[in-house]
Amino acid sequence: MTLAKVFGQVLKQRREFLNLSQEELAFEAGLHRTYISLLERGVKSPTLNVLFRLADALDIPPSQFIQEIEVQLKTLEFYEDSEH
Amino acid sequence: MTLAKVFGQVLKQRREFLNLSQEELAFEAGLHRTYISLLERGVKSPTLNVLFRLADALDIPPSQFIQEIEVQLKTLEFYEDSEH
DNA sequence: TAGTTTTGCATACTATAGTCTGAAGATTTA
DNA sequence: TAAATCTTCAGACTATAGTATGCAAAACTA
Repeated sequence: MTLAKVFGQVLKQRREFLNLSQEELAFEAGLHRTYISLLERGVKSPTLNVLFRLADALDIPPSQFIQEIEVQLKTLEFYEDSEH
Repeated sequence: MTLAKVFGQVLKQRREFLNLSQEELAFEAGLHRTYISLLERGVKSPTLNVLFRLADALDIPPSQFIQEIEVQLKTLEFYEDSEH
């Protein structure tokens, strides 16, 4: 599991929680529709600027966004190389 | 003051606190010497991957790194468009 | 103040982030 | 089940992240 994929999961989860479409989020953050899709699937990885713009659009502090990624990475770390 | 510049300030401050040269930090993070210089001067902006690698090399959680940037941005926001 | 280490900077280059269009697939809702 | 909305995907493109080399300037140190 790559960092980009974990980022994508957290992004998608937060977007859906707010009932936003990828296009609406893209508009709010000043990004392109298809790029949100690429991010959520972990195909591409964001820059610092994009991180801050997305966090702003998702109404969450960038640091909290990152922290959720850390938590997710830690739990994955715990299970990696195991059967579960 | 751009986001990249604030990032650069926080990066440099933390690096100097640990008494690391740019070259030593670059080695630890698996990045190039001159790129650290570019980051610290705010010429370039890091990706998510680089943020995590730098935070790891600087022995600080990525989320805390980001939080310091937020704090710095908030204080700048307070003084922006004023004389001080 | 000479020597050593560190940083800034110019230039050229490679890799990847981010845009844009359009169309096909999938999901929701009427 | 038809239509409307949403997402995926492909391909071509532009912008910028990140590497690499070398040298000059600046900052430490003896």
